[in-house]
Amino acid sequence: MSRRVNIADVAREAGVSSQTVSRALNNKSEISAETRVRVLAVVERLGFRPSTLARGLVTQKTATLGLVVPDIANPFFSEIARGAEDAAHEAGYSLLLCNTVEDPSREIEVLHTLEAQRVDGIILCSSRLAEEDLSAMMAKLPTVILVNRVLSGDDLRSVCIDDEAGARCAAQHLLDSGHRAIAFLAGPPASYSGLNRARGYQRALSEAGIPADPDLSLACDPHLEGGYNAARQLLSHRPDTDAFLCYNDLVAVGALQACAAAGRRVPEDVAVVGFDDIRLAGLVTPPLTTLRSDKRTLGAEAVRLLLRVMAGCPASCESIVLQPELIVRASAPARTAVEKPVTAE
Amino acid sequence: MSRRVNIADVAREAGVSSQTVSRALNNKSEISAETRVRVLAVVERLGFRPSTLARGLVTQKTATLGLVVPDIANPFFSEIARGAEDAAHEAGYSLLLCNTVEDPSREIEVLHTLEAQRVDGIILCSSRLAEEDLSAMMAKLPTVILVNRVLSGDDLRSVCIDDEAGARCAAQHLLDSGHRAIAFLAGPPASYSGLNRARGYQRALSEAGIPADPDLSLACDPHLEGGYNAARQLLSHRPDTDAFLCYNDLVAVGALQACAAAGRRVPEDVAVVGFDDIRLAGLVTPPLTTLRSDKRTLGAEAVRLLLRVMAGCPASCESIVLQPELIVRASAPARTAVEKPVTAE
DNA sequence: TTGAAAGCGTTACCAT
DNA sequence: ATGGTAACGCTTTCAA
Repeated sequence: MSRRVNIADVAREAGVSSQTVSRALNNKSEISAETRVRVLAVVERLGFRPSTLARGLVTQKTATLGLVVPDIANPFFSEIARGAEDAAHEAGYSLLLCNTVEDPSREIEVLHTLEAQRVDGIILCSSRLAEEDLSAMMAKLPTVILVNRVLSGDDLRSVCIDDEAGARCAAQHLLDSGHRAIAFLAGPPASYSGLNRARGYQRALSEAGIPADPDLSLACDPHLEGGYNAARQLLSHRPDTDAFLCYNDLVAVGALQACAAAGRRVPEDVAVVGFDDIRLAGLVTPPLTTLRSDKRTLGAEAVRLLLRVMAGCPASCESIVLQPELIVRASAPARTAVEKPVTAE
Repeated sequence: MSRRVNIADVAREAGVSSQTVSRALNNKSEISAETRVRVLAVVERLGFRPSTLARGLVTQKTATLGLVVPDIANPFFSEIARGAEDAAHEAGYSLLLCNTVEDPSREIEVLHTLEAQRVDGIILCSSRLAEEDLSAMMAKLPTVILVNRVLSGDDLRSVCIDDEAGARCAAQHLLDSGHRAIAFLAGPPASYSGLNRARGYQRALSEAGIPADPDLSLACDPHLEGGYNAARQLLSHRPDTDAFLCYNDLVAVGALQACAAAGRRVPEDVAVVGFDDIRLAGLVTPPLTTLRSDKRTLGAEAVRLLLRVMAGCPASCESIVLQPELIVRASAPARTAVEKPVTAE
């Protein structure tokens, strides 16, 4: 079992010093064209792969970024990861993937791991850390970009979906369609995005001169059953409810089923709007009106911002906010109320 | 801007040599308890994180594994990734994530990258490389575990879903329910899992004494439209078709829609069986009978096998084959044909 | 139990 | 344009 070939082997074989090999590999200018060709031929022939460990040790750069997500199996984050990986690969960076499984202590642990790995930067998605812990960590870590969370009064960069604007737009759409008793199925009380969506919902109502009605807002699990239960409850307590704005598409599907179970037609009696535009949204009956956010772009932009900040770009590019797009389908059609055909997916 | 603290700083501060610090960090035995405590206190106070780069350079181990998938945004692979990350984390390993975007040259590229990163092992999912290229690469790389692909006549380890057994089981289920003209919507012609599923389908038929009918097998895109188009075509050319066995759940949903469009009732006129049990499967109308495979376990087992092989375990554990489970829902009920309630998800 | 020195594989710096 | 030497930060080996 032979030793792995290193730069000295290449140098010997090519009859040059290892510095010259290094220059050839790194496209340095101080080397003659013919030497470079000869060296690279030997590199190729021996199948030499320079160790990024050794290189990183001396350059203090690893060309590696950390990606921290609560759960890569969640489509929301796997889309972000895909976008991040695309952008990272394009820039010549590798990605170290860490799941926090929604556990703050695990989050601290993976951040320490990434620090030990000497990643050049970190994309931190939906951090569950308390503001103080997060601030404390960030001070010691390499450049961090926050996704889906902003940290107030700091020089920290973040990339977000504009949940408030999205919810406001959706609520506005429902108002424009003549709905007045619009319920909000709010998702988990501790969710940042849920809070922002609640804000957008309330703002749209107040702008329309409709007084806030606490009975119409209900927290729920962010899954189908959560939506079903919350919607059933609301339909029985407040039979005047004529629309549901939902925390996400699964909750919305639950609301659809609750309407069916309660004998209320969608969209004739009750309109339903989801959030996220997951694949399912276009396939249920009736197809869901929902807010689509481009998670892949979000991930890619996060990496690009990270690389810019790492490169020391001027403060011009501090944060990025992506606008979600309202996808109008049959569960909450536009005012003229013509059912649109299902958008093929 | 202060320099990052290193082992010498800790040593100086603790009044010992850096070797002693190293011993304290690595739980070596040759160190007194009190010295260890004192050293670790300094480590904590200074927030020292040993560089895994430097450590890896000398130990020739990085505690890092490579995970290569075609597309992390595909739920199939993000589930595998989640399982892999769980198992890796449990064993103290980090995961380097690479997407190949179904491009063989990109696959070679990422394998080279992982080699340069000196990962200790690689999980390679659904490799698209030609047998010869793959064999050639494996020889140079660290230990590789293949997921969803086996390489014949080699000492290569793999972890797979038993697609053939799954398809055979599903076909058997349809036969048991009295179906005879069972069509197979085969997915992409080049798909390994598709070929294996075709094999299981044909085997079930031949065991039942039903002659192979090439007209009833049709390749299609692995998406909803692909299933829709293929099913429509089949329903018009072969109106006697009384069941669809589908490459995956999306294709099956397409088949459902095709049946609806052709005025055929499911399951009364035509039964439909999918593959994978994605979330959508239980939510469409009628809910899909499908084969569920535990992708998360698949990923975790791949990592565990990799770690065992890396540890030089005896050949006993060469390959792992996971059996999919038939989930019977309304689109292809059991013979007695009582519609089961939707399994809440 | 502890420490000094060598070395992992590369690039930076300074000569030539 | 090329090479020698030191350095990156750690662990291993050997000596004390």
